[in-house]
Amino acid sequence: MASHAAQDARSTGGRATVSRGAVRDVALTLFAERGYHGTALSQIAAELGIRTPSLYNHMRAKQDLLSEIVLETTEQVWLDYQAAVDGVEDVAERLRQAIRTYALRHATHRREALIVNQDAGHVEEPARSRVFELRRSHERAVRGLIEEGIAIGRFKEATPSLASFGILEMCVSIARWFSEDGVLSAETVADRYSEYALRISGLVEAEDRPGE
Amino acid sequence: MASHAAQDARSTGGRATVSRGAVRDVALTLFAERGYHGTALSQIAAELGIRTPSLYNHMRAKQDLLSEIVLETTEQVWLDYQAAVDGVEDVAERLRQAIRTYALRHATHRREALIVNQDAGHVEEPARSRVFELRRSHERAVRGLIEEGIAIGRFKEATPSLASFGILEMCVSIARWFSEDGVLSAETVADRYSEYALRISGLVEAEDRPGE
DNA sequence: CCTACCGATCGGTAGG
DNA sequence: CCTACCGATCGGTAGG
Repeated sequence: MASHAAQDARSTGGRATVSRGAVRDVALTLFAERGYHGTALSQIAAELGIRTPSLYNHMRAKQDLLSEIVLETTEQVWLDYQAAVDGVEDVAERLRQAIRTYALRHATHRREALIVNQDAGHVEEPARSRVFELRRSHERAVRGLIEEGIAIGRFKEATPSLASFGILEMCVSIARWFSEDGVLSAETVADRYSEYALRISGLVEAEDRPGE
Repeated sequence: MASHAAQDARSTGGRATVSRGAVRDVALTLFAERGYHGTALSQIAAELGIRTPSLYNHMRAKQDLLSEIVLETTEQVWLDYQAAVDGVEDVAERLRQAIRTYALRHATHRREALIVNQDAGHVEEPARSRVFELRRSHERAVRGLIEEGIAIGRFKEATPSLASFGILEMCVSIARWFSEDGVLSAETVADRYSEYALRISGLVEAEDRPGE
């Protein structure tokens, strides 16, 4: 199996020219498919049409490739969350927007999501602590929305921590099967999954709420 | 960090004696923690207090350790499903029992579940095909329950395939955080998650159903 | 159960 | 970007 880059180099008879971004892109694909420890740098190099030592012109170490991917993705999840809930008053709508954004990211950044999910535990310090701190913040924030909704009678749910874990992990699953060529768009999937989040949280329909 | 087995061998001054089951148990723990490719046979041996070549008295190859764990677990999931729904008439109750069993397994067999989730893709043929065939059967069966419930007006859900994927993956998440020492028992967690499955599927409450 | 040892492959460096 | 090469470690075998 030859990559485009490797074919390009052969067909032009010239040496392949590779960028930092190209290395990262191939690493994203292979880490997502085979896992960090299941991917050899020689495979990344082959896909780019170069020899393994040449990779070191574009990176410092294999571990840096992983930790940058995982850290940047996790940071973006947290920023996405904050942007999604910013200025939204109704707590149910805040939860919907938070999960819609999270689900959408898992459809549009599948490889990143799979790597975070499979290999976050293989990230070394100091990135590792930062990654887990960010994930905890995100989970706590989502749980906080559910607890807030319960407190004001908007949601009805006995175990908010179970609900928040379940909701978030449900979204992660999107990265496993979503395809851009499928019948459902990323937006549609994100809409459905954010609806599931409200159902799991026991959203009390307007007509059932007292005083409204 | 020394294992119990390694400590036993040293404290008795004798050679460690290891069984096939002990090898499997350590493999379960380490594969679950570090992944298949992230675990070296030397680490398994060290945990047992023996040298790497001695492992081969209890196994044929590292890959067999993985494929047996993954295949047996996946087969058990399918058997569990069939036992759970057997003889249950109401489709909502069938879904509840199916998901209760699946969730319960993820709380009581955490290591197996994590390995299937992380490393099923690293299982080699012919076990690999069998594993994926079994997983597809299970997913199709759960989706079938949801579709059946929709057809008779018991559930209200626009995208049953999204619902079934989400429900199953939500259960997998249990293996990531469940602890026997936590405040919630495995049974309680399984009850809550099977309730979420019904909510995701849009269970129509009895009082809202026409003709009842 | 062990020691001794195998070829293969790993991530990474030297030097151009 | 390359060739040449490093020490370490991998899964696994031979032979006792």
